[in-house]
Amino acid sequence: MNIRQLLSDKVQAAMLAAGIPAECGPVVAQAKKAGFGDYQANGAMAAAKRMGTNPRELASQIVEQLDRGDMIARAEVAGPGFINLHLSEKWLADNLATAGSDPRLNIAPVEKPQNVVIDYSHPNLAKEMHVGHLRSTIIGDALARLLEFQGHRVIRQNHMGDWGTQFGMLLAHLADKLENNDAEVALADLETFYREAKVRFDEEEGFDDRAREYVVRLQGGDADCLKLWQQFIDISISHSEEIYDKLNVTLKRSDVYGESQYNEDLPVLVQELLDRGIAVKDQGAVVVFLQEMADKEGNPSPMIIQKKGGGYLYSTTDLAAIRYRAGKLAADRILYVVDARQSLHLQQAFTAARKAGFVDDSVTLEHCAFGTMMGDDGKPFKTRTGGTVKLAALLDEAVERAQKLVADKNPELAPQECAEIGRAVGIGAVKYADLSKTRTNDYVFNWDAMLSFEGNTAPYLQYAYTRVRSIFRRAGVEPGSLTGDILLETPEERALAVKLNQFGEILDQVARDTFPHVLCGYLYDLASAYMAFYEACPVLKDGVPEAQRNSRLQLCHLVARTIARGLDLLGIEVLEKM
RNA sequence: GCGCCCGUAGCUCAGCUGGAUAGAGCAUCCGCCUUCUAAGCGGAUGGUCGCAGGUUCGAGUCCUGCCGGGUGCGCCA
Repeated sequence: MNIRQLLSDKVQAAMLAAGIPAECGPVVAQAKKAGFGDYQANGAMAAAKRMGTNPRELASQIVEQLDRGDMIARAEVAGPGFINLHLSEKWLADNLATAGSDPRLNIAPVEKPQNVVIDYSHPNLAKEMHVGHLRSTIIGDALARLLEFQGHRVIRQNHMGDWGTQFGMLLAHLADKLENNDAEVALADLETFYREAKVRFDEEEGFDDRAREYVVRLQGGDADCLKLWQQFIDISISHSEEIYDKLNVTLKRSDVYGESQYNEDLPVLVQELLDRGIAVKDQGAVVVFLQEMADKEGNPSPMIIQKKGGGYLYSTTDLAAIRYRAGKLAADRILYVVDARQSLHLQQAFTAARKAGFVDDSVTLEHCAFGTMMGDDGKPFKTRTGGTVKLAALLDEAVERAQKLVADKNPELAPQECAEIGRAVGIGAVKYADLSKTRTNDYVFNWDAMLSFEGNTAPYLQYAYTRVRSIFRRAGVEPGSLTGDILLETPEERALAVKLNQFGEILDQVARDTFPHVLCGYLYDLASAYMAFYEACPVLKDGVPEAQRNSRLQLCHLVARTIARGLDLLGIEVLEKM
């Protein structure tokens, strides 16, 4: 259910009935302030301006024409021409009852499911996953979960960096290790393996030639060489999978479709673009000149798709990938969860792909850009010694810190419980800290803030959930067995009911705009509304009438389910106890 | 030089298609636990929304110019 959409439709209809042109939108939004109702329609003022009439009078006419149904209890004109809309308590309660008996919480799957390709995570298999892969991985995964829940056919594409010249030195090094039978051991630490290979490449006599030889053999399709490469890739993917498991990320081996998958298509693609005159030879290289992205002087934006030596670039691979996704995968929508710094490259790839006719106009290409993770000093997040922070180490530290906090706060917990809670809280904190910030901005990584258990954090939401669960444990009531009317008598109950009913419109908004922080903000508001309710509305205490107790238990259960669902869509776990 | 992003409370951040008195959290101060987990709740303090113009009934939001920070720009990915 999408309240804002329902109200927009109603107000729009009323505006038409009042003789207002269809181009004038209803401009319905959640009310900015308590006392202005639940929602407000601001469209009357712009419409009056356009029609040259009095905005307050026009607003009154809209209100007169408004079909309130059983949804809107009151609609009143305020200020210069605002229409404040108050939802009916009966309607709110009825919808909560529906949500209560619906596994999907009264959120219907979309009517027209799309094929949505999401390109995210894409680590480089030559190296271990580091913090630079974190944002893409968890933002992309949240979007994948959400769109899937909405009923879209989500196709995850892990565009791993599994190709390129650096694999020459890695394979040469690996071949030597295999000879000594210690390949497994060496590959256990990819970072060290890479460093060793690099050192040999830079310093060891003749090694660089062997590395180059391996590149040629690899690209030439030499069977032995490919076998070696495959072995390296397999182990490397396994390392990534370990991280995905720790992170509670849904990416699987079957989602891996790395750069190497496009190898055979690259010469074909370049030749085709040359034949069609979309690409031209320039200074020995093959270039697509994009007049569509020309600068002020009219100079087209150049995109090199083949080096003068004949080698291909990531721009070539990206074009091949777009064609594959729009064509073979039949995508309606393609999301690229990629660092904001690659904005220009992606715009070029998108523009060139459209120019080449690789994607139909009906297909959207969206760069879900994200900023850089910063340290407390405001500079890119690094280790104390200035090195790259490995993801595995970062996650271990998160769990360690969380476990310590959990043990301090709740000493009665058994060590095993404490460990499990710490794991879920630590990982959740890291993910939520990232997801709750506007993804296009840089954000400051701060252990204390994300683990502080106060404010808009994962632990706060997880705690709200455990508070609900605790009530049910204490009551000894099976949540599914609850019956009876939902009563919205106090301001806290009513506010909570409105929030609960807004889950659907938030999901629609996030699915459309691909900004997960909006969902985080909603969950925080919901949890806050629950905390206020919890303080003001006793559930199990003496003197609470049976009907009220039943009603409140149902509200509690809906809160728990909504928080759990919301956090699940973000890839964050909930706990029975904290 | 050109392009893109950012600049909101001491700090970290919200502010959706322009709308009513710009909101949270942290920090600081004041209250609330023999009663459902106080990892909580209520309240107070704190802002010329980088600066200057413009558009209009109305601008944190749109336009122009500046200042400050980040990032990118033909053969790395």
